[in-house]
Amino acid sequence: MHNACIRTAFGPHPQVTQAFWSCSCSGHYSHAFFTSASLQAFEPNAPAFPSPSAPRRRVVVAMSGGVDSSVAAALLKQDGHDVIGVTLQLYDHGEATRRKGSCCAGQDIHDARRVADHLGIPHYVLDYEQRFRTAVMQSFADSYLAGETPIPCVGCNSQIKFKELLETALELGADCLATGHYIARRDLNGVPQLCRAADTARDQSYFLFATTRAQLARLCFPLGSMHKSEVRAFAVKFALPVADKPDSQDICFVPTGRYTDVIERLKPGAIESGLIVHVDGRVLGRHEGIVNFTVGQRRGLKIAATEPLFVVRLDAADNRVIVGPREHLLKTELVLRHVNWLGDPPAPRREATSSLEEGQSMEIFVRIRSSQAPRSATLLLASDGGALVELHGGEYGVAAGQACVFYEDAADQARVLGGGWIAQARGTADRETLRENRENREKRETPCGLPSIGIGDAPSTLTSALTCTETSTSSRELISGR
RNA sequence: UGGGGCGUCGCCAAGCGGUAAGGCAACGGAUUUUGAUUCCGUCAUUCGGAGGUUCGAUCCCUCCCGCCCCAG
Repeated sequence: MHNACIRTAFGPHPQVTQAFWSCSCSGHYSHAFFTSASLQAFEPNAPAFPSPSAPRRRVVVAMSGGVDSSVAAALLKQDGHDVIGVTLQLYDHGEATRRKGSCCAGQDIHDARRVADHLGIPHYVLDYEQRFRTAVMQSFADSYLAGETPIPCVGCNSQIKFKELLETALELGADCLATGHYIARRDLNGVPQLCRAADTARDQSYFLFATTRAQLARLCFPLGSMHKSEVRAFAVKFALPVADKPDSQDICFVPTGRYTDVIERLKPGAIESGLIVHVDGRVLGRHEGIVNFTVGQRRGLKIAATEPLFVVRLDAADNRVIVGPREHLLKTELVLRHVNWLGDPPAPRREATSSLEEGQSMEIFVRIRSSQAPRSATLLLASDGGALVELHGGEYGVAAGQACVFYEDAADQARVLGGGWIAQARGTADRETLRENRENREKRETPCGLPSIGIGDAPSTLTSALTCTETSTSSRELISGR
């Protein structure tokens, strides 16, 4: 019976026994299945485990039903580890599309089970729908309604896979959790480091910046040193049932391709039409909800002008989409919140610091979107966990809610230092607007300075960025993510 | 009602006698394990309508329709 299987794998545990699960222990694994060639090919890329001295480990593999995690499981099994496949049921597409029997999640779970069967490893399905809905989908909808542009994959990794699933795996006796992410873990002097994947085109470090050091210590990424073509080749060599399965793309919980459908379902009636306003003040048209837009977006505005217009800002308070020419998208300064550090952060600014001391700023490399090479920047860390990033040369189309990920250098396999969520992006055009606004009301209001985060005699560009904000929200609040 | 001007793709707009540029928008595709951007492709057998001149008219002429400005 299945309960016996679960006890064999994990021992009794309330989280598992209460979860919806299935098991596929019937398959028989044959060591002859793996050739010596594949073994040799894998060994140089062997993942770093929490304790390399103990070669055989119990590893839970998060199996999505796709090629990558399937190959990860196969490689670990080949390496002689005690591999347990786990697939998370995160959403129900049947419910989402209101059609019975059309459940892509179900198909993926089925695929994962077939792979586990093929490999002869136990496989369990855990029902994480409720926590996924709360931790990922709800905040996804909230973020869009607040005029931001969320990255649900980051929260799914840090809050679901590397938190809930990892905790469950550890409690159940596993030594570590493995995934099919294209990300490398390298241990330096016994300290695990997160590094960009060897396949820079597939590198997923952008989506993993929120991983904590404690999580990383228990994570394993078998694909970090491989290229996608190698992974596909292994899938064929292992004769995995998913060897020819297309790569997944887009947001996993958006079955229709329109993410606004999900928002409408989670927050009925929250999407409202409003005005499209040019940065010069002209009302140019109407929109069917700010959730349909993101900063930097050009298509879909349905406004014929003499030049291309881009979404410059989303005003959630007034339900307005602010549009303008491309130059208004150039941003040079990012205010970050909830910064996570995997490397060593610079010394934070202390309050009442009278001058900028050496070491308080840090020259780093950052990415503000997943498909981009790291570019140079200067980082200032606030004492309250926020940070300010000065982008050398600026960047177009930076949206609040996106991530800014820190790298040690621009090398292909650079170390990931950490990252934060973009709370606000500012550029030259914003500073001009700020100055005009300030001049218009200087007789009525006093400037909102920021002595509390110890700016002191910071470089002028950074000082000006933190001197005043366009809205009533102070920079201190923004920098701390309030 | 007189006088003047203008009507070219959904919007803007070039062409002013030789067989319809371009921009914007839209649509399709490529790219992409977030949203975008970007790139590629498609998009007026026809120039407000009807006649006329001409080998040939969006371009010249006549009338009609519509809009704008000025004057009553």
